Amino acid sequence: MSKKPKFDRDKVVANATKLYWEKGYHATSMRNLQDAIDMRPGSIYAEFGSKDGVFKASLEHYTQLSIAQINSIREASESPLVALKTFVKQAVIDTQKGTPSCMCMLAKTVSELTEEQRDLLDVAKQALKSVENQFTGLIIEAQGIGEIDQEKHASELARFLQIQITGLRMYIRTSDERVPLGKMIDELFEHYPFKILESQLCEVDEVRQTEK
Amino acid sequence: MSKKPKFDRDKVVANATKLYWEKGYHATSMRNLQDAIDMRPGSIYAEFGSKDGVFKASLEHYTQLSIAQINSIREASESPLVALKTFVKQAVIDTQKGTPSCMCMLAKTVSELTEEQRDLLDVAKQALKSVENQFTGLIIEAQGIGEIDQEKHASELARFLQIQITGLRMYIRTSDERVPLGKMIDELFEHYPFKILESQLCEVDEVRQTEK
DNA sequence: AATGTAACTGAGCAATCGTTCAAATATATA
DNA sequence: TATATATTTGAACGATTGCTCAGTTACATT
Repeated sequence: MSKKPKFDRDKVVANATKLYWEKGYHATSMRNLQDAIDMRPGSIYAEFGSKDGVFKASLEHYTQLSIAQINSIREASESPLVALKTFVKQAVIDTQKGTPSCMCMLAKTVSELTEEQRDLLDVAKQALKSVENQFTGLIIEAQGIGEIDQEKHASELARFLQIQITGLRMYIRTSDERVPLGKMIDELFEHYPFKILESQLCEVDEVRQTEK
Repeated sequence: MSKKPKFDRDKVVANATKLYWEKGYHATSMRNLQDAIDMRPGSIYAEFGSKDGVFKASLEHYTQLSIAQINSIREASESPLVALKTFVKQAVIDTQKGTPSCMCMLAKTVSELTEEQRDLLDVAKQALKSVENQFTGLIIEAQGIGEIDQEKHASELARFLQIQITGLRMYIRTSDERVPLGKMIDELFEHYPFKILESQLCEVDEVRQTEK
């Protein structure tokens, strides 16, 4: 039943995401979008319905990419805690080269939009919560193998991470000077609240041994 | 030489700030602005020159207000460290009721604008740096009276504070649940990097005594 | 009261906004 | 090759954008 070669939807959404990520929702016009994704208005509206529709598709694309990245890093890492740290470093440091904005697109969107765009705002909020839940998963996994103190609440640690990542990325954007990001992230994981005291480490090891 | 009653510039800029703070730069139209500040286009352009001019005046107004607030809190506080903590709590917790956006207007601006608005972007960046320098001043003062470890770099602690405030305010905006902000801010100041070990506290006291 | 001028007004400009849709095009099927 | 239909095109719509400026108003000075 398919009749035409059609456009490559993935590539189109990727390009739209790039533009929206860089310029934000309001500063991106449909004309900008037409150029960026090489489609004419009629085709865009047939596929996405509206400017908001394209933006929503971009938010979903970005979210899917982020979660896939976390999973990919987890698989390539020796442990869940190492994976977390790798992801943070990637999100904060590597993102400065090659990405349209050093901000997280979801955070940038939540910062920009108001109640006038309730739907899009909720999509972005929910997406950030999904990413946070991925963190929680990794933290629980880390607690399971004694890499993180069992006493701490995994969801609180995940929230802590979100706050640190967002704060750092925003700070980078405000600052022209060079900031010792690697060191700061190392300290995040070496000190409160991820730090495990030596005594606690022993207890955890004992527990793991008795469990087996 | 003055001929007309003229408008109350302070009140006008305050109202403009309120609107820009809520909706952001791009989503605020000159028509919105005209209504908010009760001025007609001709008068606005005579006074501010352009939409950017009004926005710049708003950024400067907001900055001046922020720094005045820090100084005011310092004068009302028993110590510089208490002042810092009070300001953080005010910026993070109290701002949720009564302000146009729970984001910092300067951070929100830096997040939204791109190179296309270089001038405004630089104004916002510089303003954030000014606030950070106020933090640094308070921290140095706190170090002078032994409230904060002298070994730590004041500018690094100030940067740390900026990152925490920004991260927290952004997180609040993304989250619909209630977050234990008071507890989290308390922990900020009780643990790394503001914590002073008991032993260090004694040393500092000794130094202060020998200095006198 | 008459005059000069600083301050304000708002209709309206060109440009751009998000969006529509009749016409053109390209492919699958007959 | 002819027909049917899925897909794309881009001119153009009404609304809105940032902004201008000739005309009006309100006050200080004479």
